[in-house]
Amino acid sequence: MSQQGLDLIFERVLSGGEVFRDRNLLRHDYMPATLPHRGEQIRRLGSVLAPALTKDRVSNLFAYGKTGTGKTIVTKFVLDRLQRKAREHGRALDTSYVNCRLAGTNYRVIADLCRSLGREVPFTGLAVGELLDRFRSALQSRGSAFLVVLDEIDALVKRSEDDSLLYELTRINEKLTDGWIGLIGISNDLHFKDFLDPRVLSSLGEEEVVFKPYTSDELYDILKERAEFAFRSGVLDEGALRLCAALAAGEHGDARRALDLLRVAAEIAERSRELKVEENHVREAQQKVEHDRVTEALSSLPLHSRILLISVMQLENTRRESSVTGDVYEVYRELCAAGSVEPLTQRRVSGLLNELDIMGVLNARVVSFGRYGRTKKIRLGVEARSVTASFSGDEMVRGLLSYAPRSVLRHQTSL
DNA sequence: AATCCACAGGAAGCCCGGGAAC
DNA sequence: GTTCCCGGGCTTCCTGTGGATT
Repeated sequence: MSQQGLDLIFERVLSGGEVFRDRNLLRHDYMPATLPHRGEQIRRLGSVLAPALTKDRVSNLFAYGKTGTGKTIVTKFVLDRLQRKAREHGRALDTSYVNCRLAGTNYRVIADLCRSLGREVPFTGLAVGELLDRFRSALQSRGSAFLVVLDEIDALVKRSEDDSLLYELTRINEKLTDGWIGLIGISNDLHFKDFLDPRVLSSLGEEEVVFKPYTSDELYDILKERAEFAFRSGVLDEGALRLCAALAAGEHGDARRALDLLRVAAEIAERSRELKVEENHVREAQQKVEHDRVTEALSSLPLHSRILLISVMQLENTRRESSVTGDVYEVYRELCAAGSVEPLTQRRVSGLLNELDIMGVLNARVVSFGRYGRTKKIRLGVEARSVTASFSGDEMVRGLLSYAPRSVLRHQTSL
């Protein structure tokens, strides 16, 4: 590309481009002034949390619904308004938002909470109990209302099976003479409640708010509202908008997905210098979004998962059927030997296969062959060439991509 | 009805690297 | 320094199981 060409691109962006007026409006963490089709949830949350304004303790609250149904944004929205109101009237009200999955562990969640109360704590090294004590004393000395949002709270429970942190948090008010905390748990796993300690559940679930998936029409409204200010007028084709809504509704009524589609479609149109965003751009965007997801997933895989994935791919190459755990493990060992890597145990490999399944890189499902045992049938969940493309830059496994496994294959199966 | 395969997947515990407290 | 704790990745050992075969 010529230097003038590059300059032109920069200029174009500086002038706002011909498509976007403000692309930030299409980011899913953008907080719009209104949230269409979520009035009911907003009112529910608002009425449950309102007592916090008068320093009265509020009921704990549990919000659930699938990804992209607005749980997080509605909660943030309500808390934001609540806090504004509190400030207006000079009331003390603290809030904190923690994403449990991103935080990852009990320790880091509680450490985050301490910090948001202005209590600095080391990011590791202390006993969790010690942290809880510090948290408690911070609350006590502050003596105010403290609303805590625990987003993706299911990650906290499933991982360790140890819900003692949640238990402690729900009990914490009992030991406070001054100040209290209110918990707002958010989960996109509907039956995560089943794993919960009943004592925790009864406390956390004092109130429940359900977020249903958006319908295609509702998604349309959401997109429409944002698009109005995100795009220059006349740029966005009505059909393209409808298609974004319909595609996302087909997923899980996922607003996040809808916004991504629209943004990417517009970027594609912009890059190809077209002045209108149309349906073909949306379709292209859908492929790109999917492709990006896969590339992203593949590029972050650790060594043994990569070898496993290659094993599955090799098996699929040498015969057309899906493979079972034993076969995959055999090929895996062979590849490890070829690459001078110490192989993991089958137990561990089984776990890794499950992880890859959850990521969508593999499809694994448990089947029984009666007399011939119970196992998992495993297929590649992405295209083989994506794997090849993604791993060919990896020194460690590049050689294995063309390695032909000689392992024996067992019973012929079909899925 | 009993057997038995080829694993699934739970439980416990090891080891390591991180760090705090004393 | 020593001693403590935490979490992640792993192994070892184990019990459980759907359904074809006996």
